[in-house]
Amino acid sequence: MKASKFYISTFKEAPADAELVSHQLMIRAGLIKKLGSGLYTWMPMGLRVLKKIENIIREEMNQAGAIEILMPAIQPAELWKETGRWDLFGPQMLKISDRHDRSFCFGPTHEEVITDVVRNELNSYKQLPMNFYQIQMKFRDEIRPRFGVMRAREFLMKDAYSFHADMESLKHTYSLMFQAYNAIFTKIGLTFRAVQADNGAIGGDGSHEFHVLAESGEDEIVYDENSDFAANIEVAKNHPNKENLKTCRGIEVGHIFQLGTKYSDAMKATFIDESGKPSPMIMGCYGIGVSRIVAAAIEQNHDDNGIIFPQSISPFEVIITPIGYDKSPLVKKAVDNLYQSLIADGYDVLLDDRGLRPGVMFNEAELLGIPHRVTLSEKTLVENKYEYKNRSASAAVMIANDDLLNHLVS
RNA sequence: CGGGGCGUAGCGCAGCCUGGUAGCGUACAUGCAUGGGGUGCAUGGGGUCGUGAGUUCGAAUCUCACCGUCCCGACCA
Repeated sequence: MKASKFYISTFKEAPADAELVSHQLMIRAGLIKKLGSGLYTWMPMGLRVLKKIENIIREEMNQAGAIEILMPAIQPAELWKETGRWDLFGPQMLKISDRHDRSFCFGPTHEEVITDVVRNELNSYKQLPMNFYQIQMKFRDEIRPRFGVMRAREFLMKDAYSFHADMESLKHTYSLMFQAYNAIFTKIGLTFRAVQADNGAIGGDGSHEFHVLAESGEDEIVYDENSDFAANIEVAKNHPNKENLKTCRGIEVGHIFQLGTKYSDAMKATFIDESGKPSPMIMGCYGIGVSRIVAAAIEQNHDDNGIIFPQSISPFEVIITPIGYDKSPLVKKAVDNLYQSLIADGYDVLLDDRGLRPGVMFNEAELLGIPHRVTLSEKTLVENKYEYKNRSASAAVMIANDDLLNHLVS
C-alpha cells in the first residue's frame, strides 16, 4: 500500500476526553473516531487491525471445528420472552420498535437466536455436536461506557454456540475451545491468562475467562504461584488457602461457558436420541471481545512514542520511509524495487511516498506502531545498505540489503 | 442512577470571576526558505461561543432549565 493512496490521519495531541493510554493512542494514530458515547467509527488504519484479529480468530475457530454463520443484529422480542430475558436482561438491552409497533432489541448476545435456528434445523443426535460461530457487532447500553473501545456500547464480538447430545460431548468441545482460545491469544502475541470464572448454571470447571494482563485492567484476577490455579475474584473467595494467593489486573477478552440446558429447556430445543426419545440439547457458548482486543493489545504494548503492535495484528508489517523519494530518481528506483519485492515475498508493506520530512515520517511510523521500518536514502544507497529500525529497538541499524528478510522475522 | 468536572475553529486551550464587535497553539491553504526525528518565516480561510429561555441598552461572560460528554461507584466481552 502506498501512503499517498491510503488514508492516514494522526494527531500530536490526545483529545481531552481520552483517559486510558490505549484510547489516546488509538485516537492519535487515527485508528478510531468517536461518534458518541461508546460509539466509534473504525477508520481505515484501525479496521486493518480489527480484520487481522478477526482472521486469526476465524482460522482457529475453523481449525477447532466451528462453523461460521451470521445472525441478524435486530431480534424480535418474542424470542426473548420465551427465555424470560426480555424483562430480566435489564436496561443494558436497547429495545426498539418497528413501523408496526412490534418490539425488537439490538442484540446484546445471541443465545435466543441461535437456539431458535437450531431447534428448527437440528433434530437428531446424528447431527450433533454442532458448533456455530459468528463475528458481529453487538450493542449493550452500558451504564457507563468508557475507555474508548475497551468498554464501548457497540462492539465487535466473536460468539460461538455449541450443541450436544450429552455432557461428555460438551466437555470435549469446551476443551477444544479452551485450546483454540489459547492458540488465538498466543498467535496474536498477547500476555494473557485463563482463569476460572463463576458458572451459575453448571458449576465446577464450567467457565473460564481469558484476561490480557495489564495494570489498567478493570478486573482483578487471583492466582497461586505454586500451582496452576488462577481465578477471578469471585471464584477465589472460595479457595481453601486464599491467604497465599497473589493478585494482578486483567482485561477480559474472552469467556467460555458451559451453559447446560438453560436455553434449550426454555425454548424447547430438543433432539431425538438413540432410543428415539426427545431430549433437550446441552449447550456451550464462547465469546471473544474482538474490538476490545485492539485496546488491550495497545494497553500492553506501547511506549512514549506510541503503539508497538505485535506483528500479527499490525495494520502493516513493514513501513518504508524513503528520504528523497520525490527528488532522487536513484532513491525512487531502489525504493520501488524493495517495495515490490517485499510484496512479492508476502509482506504487508506501507510505502510512505508522501514526500514528508523525515521526522514526520519517523514519528508517524512510531505512533502507528508498525514493527519494522526500512529507510532508504542517497546515503544508504552509497553504502549499498538499508537502515533498519525495529519498533521496539531504541535505535536504527545499518544492515546489508540481503540481510533484511532475516530482520523481518520477529 | 448517585457524586464531581467540562462544553469557545478539525484537535488542544485562553477569555468568563469584574458584561462592551472572539483570541492563541496546532491542523488546513498559499509563497519563500529548508530537507535524517512532528523545520522556519510570512500571508490566508475557517466560529449559531452546546440548546432554549431570562436579566440587561448590550451576554461567550450573570440566572434558570435542558442536552451532550468525561471521571469516581454499582452491571458486562
